[in-house]
Amino acid sequence: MLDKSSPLPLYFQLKELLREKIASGEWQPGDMVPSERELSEQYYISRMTARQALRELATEGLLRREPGRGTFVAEPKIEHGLTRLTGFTEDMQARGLQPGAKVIRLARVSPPLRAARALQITPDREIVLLERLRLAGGEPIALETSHLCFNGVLALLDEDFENHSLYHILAEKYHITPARAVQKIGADLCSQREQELLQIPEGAPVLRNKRITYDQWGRPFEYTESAYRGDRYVFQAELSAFQ
Amino acid sequence: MLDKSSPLPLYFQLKELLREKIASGEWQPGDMVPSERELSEQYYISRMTARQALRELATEGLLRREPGRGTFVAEPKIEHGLTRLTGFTEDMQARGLQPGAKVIRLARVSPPLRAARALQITPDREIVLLERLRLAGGEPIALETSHLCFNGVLALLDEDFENHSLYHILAEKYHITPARAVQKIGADLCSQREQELLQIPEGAPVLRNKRITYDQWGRPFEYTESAYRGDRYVFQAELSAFQ
DNA sequence: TTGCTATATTGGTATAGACCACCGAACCAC
DNA sequence: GTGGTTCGGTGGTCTATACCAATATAGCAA
Repeated sequence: MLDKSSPLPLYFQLKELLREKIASGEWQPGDMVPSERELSEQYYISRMTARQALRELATEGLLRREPGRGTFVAEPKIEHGLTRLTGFTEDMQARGLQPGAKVIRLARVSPPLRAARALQITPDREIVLLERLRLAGGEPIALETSHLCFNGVLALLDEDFENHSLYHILAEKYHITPARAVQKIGADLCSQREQELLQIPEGAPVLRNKRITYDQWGRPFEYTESAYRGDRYVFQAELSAFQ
Repeated sequence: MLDKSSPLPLYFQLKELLREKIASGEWQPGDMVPSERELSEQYYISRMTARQALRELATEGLLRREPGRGTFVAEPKIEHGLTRLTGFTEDMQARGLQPGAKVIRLARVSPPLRAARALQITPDREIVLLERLRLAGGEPIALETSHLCFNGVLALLDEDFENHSLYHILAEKYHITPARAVQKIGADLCSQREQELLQIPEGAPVLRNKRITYDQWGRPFEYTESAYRGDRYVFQAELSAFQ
């Protein structure tokens, strides 16, 4: 099973092998995996080598170890949410909801000061403002206001943002790939405008999200302010003590 | 230097010792720390034991290891600070604020159903409930309700949570290190109890956070529900398109 | 000066063996 | 039935040893 002549370390080969068993579904969450001693006999390696593979998979969150009981396949990780950079469209699809968008405003404007600062430009530059009501299953979920700035950004004024994801358009036509983003998430009461557009009661809570998105070269190209309905949306985040 | 008769593992004692040298500034970022072989001779332990201490400190980000060169004190991280798993205390310190806590309730209870599910235990298990009002600069910022469950958790009932961070106590006395956490963050209106404790107006928005924290073996040991003042607190997150 | 080589040191991998605390189940005595 | 004990299995810790690849340095040769 393991190739002792390979340049890849044995514990690494074993990790990949176990990872595959979990990914393929052969081992289900909660199942007990073979003990260190079993693995060492089965693959003709020492217990410490098997141990290293199990230990590292446990710190990665794939396995859960219990002294005196055994090692178990962990509950699956949350794939989406705050750790992976996704747009609203992918986000909703991951939750099994039908995403939609209604363009409220698409215009050439001068950026407000906080957008200019986020995009690292002077306020006299012309940028594209895109305001969309985001839907899931036909219901309004969020109001997104995006400030976009890159070379040739004005061509965006002719795009169709109701039937295509912003990030898809940027990737396919403009070769801009979102690579990194910084978000600030807070709670607030909705404004009157948001109340009407989102069809929520007066004084209802909203999640406010301010995001700066950077492209593959580390340049900021998008600054977006969003208001999500507090009763219909939660952010999910997976945190790690390491890295 | 190390106490071989102590119940604390030798590698753990060595970790604390090295951690102290870094925290005190005796070792500066970039400094080379003694090699595995030096440490094993100096403290009369085997190389593998010294190795375990260095390895774990490296995965925690305090040390940087370079094959063929040595082990060095890592530069303090800035970029990844936003996705790092921290408690309220470290969180506030990172923002330059003086953290504080007022214990509202510390008791032995049966877990509510959603806490039992999060902690992967049956609802008849006894756990420790810790409710704290979290302060920053003397002002109330959040109400935190933690459900704690691990072997010997009841000893927590005698701890002082007003002057010590929960995660510090867990690490130093119980050898439990938070390694991973999953959070759900939403917006809501405050309850009457929260309104009074947080000293905010009626109907004010709060950020609700539900967190499951896993230890170094991947076992859930803490389920915490928090309500943060919407006017004083934002979550920050850094997203990546990769991995 | 430049480039090579030998050497010592470093962390990385791997083995074999030992003892411990903890858990669960089977068993036994009351 | 209840409450112990025993026992086998598990992960956690620790030692001692060995070899490897990468690195830095000192010394030597062109």
